[in-house]
Amino acid sequence: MAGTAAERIVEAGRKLFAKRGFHATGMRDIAKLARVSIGSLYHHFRSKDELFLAVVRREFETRLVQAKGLLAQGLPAPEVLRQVMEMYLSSLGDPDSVQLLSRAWAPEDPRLWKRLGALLEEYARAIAAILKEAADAGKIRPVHPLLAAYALLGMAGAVTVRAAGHDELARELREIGAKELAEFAWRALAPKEEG
Amino acid sequence: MAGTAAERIVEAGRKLFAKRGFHATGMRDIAKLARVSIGSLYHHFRSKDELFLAVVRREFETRLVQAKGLLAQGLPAPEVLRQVMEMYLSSLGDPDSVQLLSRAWAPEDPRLWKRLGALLEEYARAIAAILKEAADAGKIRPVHPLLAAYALLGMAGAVTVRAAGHDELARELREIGAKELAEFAWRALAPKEEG
Amino acid sequence: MAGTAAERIVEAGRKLFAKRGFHATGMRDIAKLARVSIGSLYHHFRSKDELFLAVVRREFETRLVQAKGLLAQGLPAPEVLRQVMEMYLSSLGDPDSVQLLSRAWAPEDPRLWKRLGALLEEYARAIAAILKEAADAGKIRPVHPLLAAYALLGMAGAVTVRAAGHDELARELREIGAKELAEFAWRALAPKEEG
Amino acid sequence: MAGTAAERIVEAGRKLFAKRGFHATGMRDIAKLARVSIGSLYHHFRSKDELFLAVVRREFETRLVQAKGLLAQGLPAPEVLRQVMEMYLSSLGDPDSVQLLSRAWAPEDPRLWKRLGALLEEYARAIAAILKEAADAGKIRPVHPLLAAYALLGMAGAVTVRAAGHDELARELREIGAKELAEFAWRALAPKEEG
DNA sequence: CATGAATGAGACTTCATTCAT
DNA sequence: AATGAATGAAGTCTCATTCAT
Repeated sequence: MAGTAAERIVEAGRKLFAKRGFHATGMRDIAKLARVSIGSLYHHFRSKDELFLAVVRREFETRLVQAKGLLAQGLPAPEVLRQVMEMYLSSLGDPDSVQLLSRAWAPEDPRLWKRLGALLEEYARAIAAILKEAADAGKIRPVHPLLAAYALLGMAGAVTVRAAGHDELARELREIGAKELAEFAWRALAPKEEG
Repeated sequence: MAGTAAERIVEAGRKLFAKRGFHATGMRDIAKLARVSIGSLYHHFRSKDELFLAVVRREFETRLVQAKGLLAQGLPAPEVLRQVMEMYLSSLGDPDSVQLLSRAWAPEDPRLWKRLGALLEEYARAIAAILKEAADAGKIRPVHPLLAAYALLGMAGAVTVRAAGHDELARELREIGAKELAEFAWRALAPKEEG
Repeated sequence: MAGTAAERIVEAGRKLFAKRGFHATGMRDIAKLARVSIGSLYHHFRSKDELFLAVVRREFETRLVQAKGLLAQGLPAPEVLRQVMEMYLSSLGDPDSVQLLSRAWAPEDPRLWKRLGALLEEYARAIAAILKEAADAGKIRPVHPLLAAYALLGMAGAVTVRAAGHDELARELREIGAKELAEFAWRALAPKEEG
Repeated sequence: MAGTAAERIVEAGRKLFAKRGFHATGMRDIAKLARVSIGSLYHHFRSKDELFLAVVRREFETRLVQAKGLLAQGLPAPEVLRQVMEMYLSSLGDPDSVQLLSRAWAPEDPRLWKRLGALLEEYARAIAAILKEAADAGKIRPVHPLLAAYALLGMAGAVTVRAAGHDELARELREIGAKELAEFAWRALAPKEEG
């Protein structure tokens, strides 16, 4: 809860944007939760859009660091996929994170579409790079890397959002989701078996 | 553009919600496009939320009819999957449709979360029913039907949204997306080959 | 609940105007409670103002009949006063009545001021006539009849409105209010005692 | 007309609410008269209800100060009553005040009933305290203090509202009302004469 | 006499943002 | 750096009333 004013603001924005959405969250709410005056909030972030982007950007960067880390570890192909899948599902430990990322797919405000799309693409390209390298090494079958990246993110995202609910199915998905998705992805990407 | 007032309103809502999003679309805009007074608009739909839900519901129902139609046709398994995939991508012919469906995944307003989630789930269950029947008949491998349904919808949705853009990658995805996704899905779901 | 459409409308208006006030009661609400269409409602009453006045007028007329009845009975002076007082307090058996009459004192809508004032004045003049006759007969002291009438109505009204509440004081006022007010009024109006 | 923004707002609200009533007065009108922006108005008062209550509360507080001042002066009993009566009638010098207070008896909006009733009760209790002290000292006859307070306020209010009109009777009441009401009240409350 | 879809001005309120202190 | 009063456009929604059927 402590930290510099800017840090507290981003954290407060993350919480509220995730819980209530972009429009239902007011700058006043953020300022209050961050224990900062409205004036101070605007001193640190030029506008609400800018703050929202900063929040989402930080969220993506956390994932990018994880994703890029996988490149450097030289794990076996199915394992890499499994971890890519887990990345999303593990975020269930922090429900804010799930909501926040899901908002990047279909941002409410037209002004944010392009900029959020760019953040998402940057993330997808990092996944695509992993896939391309794996394909070149023959560890997975040749695929269109970006298309596959979007497909993987989409499938993981959809299941993860559903798993964030509070009913029986959600509980079940949280339990078996990671394993099933990894199987799903591995079968989709496994190199063609030679006869 | 003709039709009853209620029809014109839903159609106008569909266009504007898809193009601008929920909050950026005003009731006045919808009324004007539908050539209806504000009063008439509220005579037919109790609130903006209700109108939005009616719009999305109609969108989902169109898909549900298609999806249920597939059950009755007795097509071969890979073909069924291909068509499930195509359903999403074909909607690129009507860009409004894509945006609208993508909004159902992460609705902006918290009040809409539960109700849109229910619509989405109904759709997913219809897909799941198809998958379960196929699995029982040995045409695809045994999977958790709903999880697989969400995964398929998520993967198709992610690629489709990206394909709705205006850059080179979008053009490429529109060209090869359907085929690649069908391949992707079929490999993920194909029955285990026997020795 | 039965009766002609017009009767059902006035009765519904009485209930709703009393419970919710003039502005918080919509013509739709009245139509629904009276089981009449909006169109029919406007067939019977030209406007909301007109309906409200009809409702209040009927309420006052009930009282006027009672008040005029007293004139014809030749009761002793203190008894007449007592009954004038009781008239108000007895209306507690029908809480709608209390609220409705109290609204006549300070009508919300400026358009209604003059017309409601006239209804109230008509009622006050009936009371004043009783007082004048009693004064002429030496049964009460000489007073300005209309002023005294307003004073009596005001005092009875204030206590009655307060007695319509749901707390301990209200219960107490309902119990002793009539007797105390009668005593109050009688002392204020009793003829001067001679030496 | 000068003063802080909040003061100008309350004063403008007082004028308009008194002249036009609660619903016929728009927030825009108040803002304009107070030479304040709508935003500023809402910066100082959370809602129209809140502003109205603030206006009425200030009105009552003015009277409370006067009423409590009487307690400390040790005037003779009939004089105290006379002044209690005059308090209301003197407000005719400021017609806004009359209308405003009369609105407290039967507020238009149900949401305001409880809160305005509480303000009125507070005022009545101050009057009741005066009466009780007088009764204990044998200066007036023993009465139920709150009942008597409501009765006095009701009688004074009714006459005062009528006296605020523009016809002949109103002129007459303004002339003789104070004296007659004082007489009325004194007779009602005078201690029982001993034989 | 009855119906209810249609009207549209106007109500209250929100909220990102600015700027003098 | 910080503050918070002030701004005003724009939002959703209500409601008495009309009129073609």
